[in-house]
Parts: sequence; C-alpha cells; structure tokens
Amino acid sequence: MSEHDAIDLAIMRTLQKNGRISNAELAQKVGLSASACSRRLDILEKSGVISGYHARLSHKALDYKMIAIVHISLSGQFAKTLTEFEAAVRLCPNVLVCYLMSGEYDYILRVAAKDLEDYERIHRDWLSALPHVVKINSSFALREVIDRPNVGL
Amino acid sequence: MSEHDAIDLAIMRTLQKNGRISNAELAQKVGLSASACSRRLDILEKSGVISGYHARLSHKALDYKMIAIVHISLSGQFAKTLTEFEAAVRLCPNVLVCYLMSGEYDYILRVAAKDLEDYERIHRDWLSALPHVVKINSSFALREVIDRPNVGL
DNA sequence: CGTGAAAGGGTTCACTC
DNA sequence: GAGTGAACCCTTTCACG
Repeated sequence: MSEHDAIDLAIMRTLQKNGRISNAELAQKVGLSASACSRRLDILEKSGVISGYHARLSHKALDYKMIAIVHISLSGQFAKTLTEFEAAVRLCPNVLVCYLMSGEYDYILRVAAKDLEDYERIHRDWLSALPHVVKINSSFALREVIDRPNVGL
Repeated sequence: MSEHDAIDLAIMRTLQKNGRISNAELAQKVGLSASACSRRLDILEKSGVISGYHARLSHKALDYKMIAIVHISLSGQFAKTLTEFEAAVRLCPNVLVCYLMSGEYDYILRVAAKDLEDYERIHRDWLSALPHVVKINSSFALREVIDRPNVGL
C-alpha cells in the first residue's frame, strides 16, 4: 500500500522485539522526537501494517510440552467441503496454525498438547471428528529450533 | 513452576489479545487495583510464563504473500550434523519456524517469501545451501485458515 | 519533522489492612 | 495477598518554527 523508509523499518523492528516499549523510549531508539514517533506509529497501525500486539506465553510454562504437525486430506475440494472443515477446525483451541495447502495433502496444522495422553484426546475428540476428513497423519516436534512471530526485516 | 488462578488467566488472556493495553485498563478488566495488577504481571513476566510482547506485522502489507512449508531430510542424525544445520538455518531471515521432527523427515520449516521468484531465490541461496541436506520438499499455502500466537486459554 | 507546553492519565512507591 | 494516595513520569495533542 505504501512505502516505508528506514525509520519506519526501525519502528517495526523495535516493536517486533519489544511490543510493550513506551513511545518515549521507542522514539529515542529510532532517533525521533516523541511526537513525531507517535504520529508515525499511528499511521502504521491504522494502515494495518502493524496489525496488533500480543503477549507471548511460554507453552512450556503452561505445560504445553508437545507440538504436533498434522497433515489432513479431505474427500474432495469442493468449496462447501472446505468451508465446513474450516469452520470446525477453528473451534479447536489447540490448533495454533492451519493452512490450506497445494500438493498431496489438503491442510497442514500445528497443534499444541500437554502430553501424549492429551494429544490422544485431541486427536480423538477434535481432529478425527472434523467433517470430510479421509486421512490424518501426525508427526511430533522433538525440538523447536526457530519460532519467530514475523519475517526478519 | 506455579499455579495460576482465574485472575492470572484473565491477565494472560487479555494480554494475548492486546499486548499494549495499559496496566490501568488491564486492572479494570480483570477486577483488580492498578498496583495489585502490576505486581501480578511482574511475577508472570519474571517467571517466564509471559516471555515477551511482539508487534504483529501484516505479511501482506509487507509484500510477503507466499508461505511455503518445507520438509528437509539430513544425511544422518548425528549431533554435530544437527547442530551445524540448525546454526545455518537460523541465519535465514525468511524462515519463520523450524522444528526438529520425529518421523520420515528431519526438519519442517515455515518460510515466508514475497512471490515465487523470491521463493526460488531463497530455495537456491539458502535452503539448498544448508549443510547435510539430502532432500527438500516444498509445498505452498493457498490460504491461511488459522494463525494464533498462542494456545487458546 | 522538531520543539515546547499543557492536560490528562499511567506507573510505582511506601504504607495499611 | 489486596487497596490507597501521592509523587513522578509518560502520552497525546496542539500551535508554531
């Protein structure tokens, strides 16, 4: 929609790392006065480039120790089939990510679970119960190497 | 590490949705005085349950319109092989997520690219150049159905 | 875009229960 | 644990350079 100069990028980069920094400190970091910085930030937020701010919770601290990657195939790719599947998958709180994919599988999901027993419950009560599913394939993360909220600028 | 009561959960839930809310407003939402709320938040942050705050940037607004899911296999699973691969993959700014996996493939990556041409460049200059890689399999997201930063509380 | 100023809130103490 | 009050700091907005 618009062009971003070095200062806009610096604002985004800083807020990516620390979303709760005060405007005064942000202004100082990017070399702007507080009022100028506040104006730019307002533009970035209202134009949708910055779409929100979120606390990141530690999955481990909340006892979500397992991450599963789930590949799912549906019985056909009719619009109604996809819409019904997606409406249902949105209701499962353990599904962190869901993409409609090109290629062999139709959907790929990232699912958080507390432990294997918890995952079995999620698989049974949620994933297997999703409409139009014909194939589910789960694999498990042994270690998280990278998990960035955004692309590096 | 510790137990969280209903108020702690309300604080986390609120901050997940709006990471830049003021302490005063947060206190009002969860039914606490400002000072009590600030003290609880301090504990949640210092104990690592809340591990940070991040601005969420719109991939689309920044012209990152493609998301690829990349499965990668290495030549063996020796510790040194994994360490070298992981050190290299961390340097690529387009890699949003990287997990070491159980199962057929060794790693699964989520990669952001501006367009197909950009993805070809990333594939050539970064992914193919990663050490010990013997197999790369890319597929592309047609649509983002869910992308939550955290598990639903 | 920067400055400065003013008004209105927010944060952080020590203190109290 | 929680609430109160006061001092201090931050944010936002304005007119002006």
